[in-house]
Amino acid sequence: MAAGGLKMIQNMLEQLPASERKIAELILENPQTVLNSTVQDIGVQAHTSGAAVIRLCKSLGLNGFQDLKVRIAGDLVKPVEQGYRDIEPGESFFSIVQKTTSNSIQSIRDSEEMINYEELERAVHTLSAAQNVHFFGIGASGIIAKDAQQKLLRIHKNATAFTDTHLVATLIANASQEDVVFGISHSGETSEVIKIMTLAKERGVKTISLTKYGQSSVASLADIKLFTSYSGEAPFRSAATSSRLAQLYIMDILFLSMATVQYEDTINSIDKTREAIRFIKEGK
Amino acid sequence: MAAGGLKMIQNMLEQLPASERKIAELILENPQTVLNSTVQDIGVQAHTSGAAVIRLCKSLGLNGFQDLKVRIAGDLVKPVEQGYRDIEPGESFFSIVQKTTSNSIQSIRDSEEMINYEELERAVHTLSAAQNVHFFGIGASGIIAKDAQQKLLRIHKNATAFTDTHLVATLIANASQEDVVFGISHSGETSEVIKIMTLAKERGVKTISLTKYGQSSVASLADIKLFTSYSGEAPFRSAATSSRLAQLYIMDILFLSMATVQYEDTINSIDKTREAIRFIKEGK
DNA sequence: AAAATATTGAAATGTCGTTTCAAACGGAAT
DNA sequence: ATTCCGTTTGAAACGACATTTCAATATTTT
Repeated sequence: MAAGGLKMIQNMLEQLPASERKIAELILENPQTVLNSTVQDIGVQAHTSGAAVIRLCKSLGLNGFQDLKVRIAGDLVKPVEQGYRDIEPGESFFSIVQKTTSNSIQSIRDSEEMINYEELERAVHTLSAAQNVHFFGIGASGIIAKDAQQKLLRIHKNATAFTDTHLVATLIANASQEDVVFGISHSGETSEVIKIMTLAKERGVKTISLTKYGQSSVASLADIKLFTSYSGEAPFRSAATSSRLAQLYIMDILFLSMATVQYEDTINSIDKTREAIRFIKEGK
Repeated sequence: MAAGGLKMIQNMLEQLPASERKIAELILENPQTVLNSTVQDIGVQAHTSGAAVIRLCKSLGLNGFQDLKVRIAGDLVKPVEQGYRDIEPGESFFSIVQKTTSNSIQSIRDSEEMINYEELERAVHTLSAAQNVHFFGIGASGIIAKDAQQKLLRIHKNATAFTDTHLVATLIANASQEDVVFGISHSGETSEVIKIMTLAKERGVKTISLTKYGQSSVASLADIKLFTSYSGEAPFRSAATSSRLAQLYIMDILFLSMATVQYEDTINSIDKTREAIRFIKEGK
């Protein structure tokens, strides 16, 4: 059908004359070039001519360059590899995308494996029973907090997500026993989050944490601990990419679980929310 | 890069004019044809013209027939994928997790397939060259905007992410030609975003959009269009789960690409940022 | 009904894959 | 070494086919 182009080239490599071999090697190193370049381009890139490219196609037993293109396209749809891979300088767009995809998927898979179902269930019930949920995170985790708040508001569960430590401290000082403080910190060592969690614990308010897997100050302060997978982050990724996806993923699960637990209620809320938004937008 | 052509066609099918739709249906029925036929051939087989085939490619956001060929070739090798699965009432925690995982991964995979590398490259260069980047989104997309802003600030690229339409309007009214407005809207029809994009266009400010795949007001207002995969969203998911993951994923790719383009600079910035944060935290 | 807009395919155009061919090369025979 | 013969090579000519243009037609709007 439509693949095996690379394998063909590999098998043929030794039997090829110099000019064609140059092309072949170029393609093996950088297969997606074939998809975006013209025959002449490739010829030049391999320090030979376009004619050699065509001859290579013929040598492989293909009908022409279009044929090769199609087969290589097929080869490139390989299942994404496992494991985290860091991005190097001077990397091609194609390869950045491949690696980001693979890393993103990996972090979700890994986080799935980390899930402790008993803990998850307790979290869902605690949140469902709560009067108010106070999400708190700083920086990238602050954004996750905002997102979580939005979700809960949609199913008419009161939620806050401020980033001002003092403000949140006041909030917790006045919180009821039915409130829940939800601390988010990838490292688990963000000092602001630690302070807030400590305060909540002192006040006897229930606490939930979301951190990377492992022992951390924030997690140890929490009644219920939720985790995302930890992956040794290299310089680039430390600007928080996959970790955030995983945090969102866990939040999704929490939200969907809560929603499922009270399906009917939720459906109605979402409908009401939609109506409210439509009302504001269209004034009718 | 090499797949998703069929999905693109499926998503676009309804928005296509008659002649293009005939082509689209022919391809969906018999994708293999695309690989062995010329544009004219296909035109005739679908009882229309070759020009319509090219128009279809353009309508799909592709650069031409070659692009379509390559993407369909990719689709044909791929094992049939499992689609999105909605969450039912009374579902077990385990099964909610399974479905969320599978949906999350699917939306990332699908979004990868939608990527137009030339458009991506243009986006990266435009952003890299920009003096200021103004992200704008409402609701869940507003959070993506905030996240993107944080990321750019980390590599000392000026960025804003306000949700107040009037404020942003003022900002754009005073923007320079070196600024970029980045509109985020899953549906592509959020009125506030449309207004801001229109304003930017009038003012001659460059625009980039991030929407679900397909024709939409926001996308058509943008100089550079980026897409996440579209999936018919069921009630629960419409509370925006997978779509947001996909948006973040695309943003990650943009960020990592920008970072790679200017590796040295970035490394320094990230280090400086770390130091700045440490300074604030520990006062030393 | 008229005007404006969108859609359509035939023909013109231009890009790019493919073929041709003369020159260069390499090895074997003289 | 020199000549001969088969192979390899890239520049340029060629031709196929993707793409654009445009005038005609259909569709929607006013």
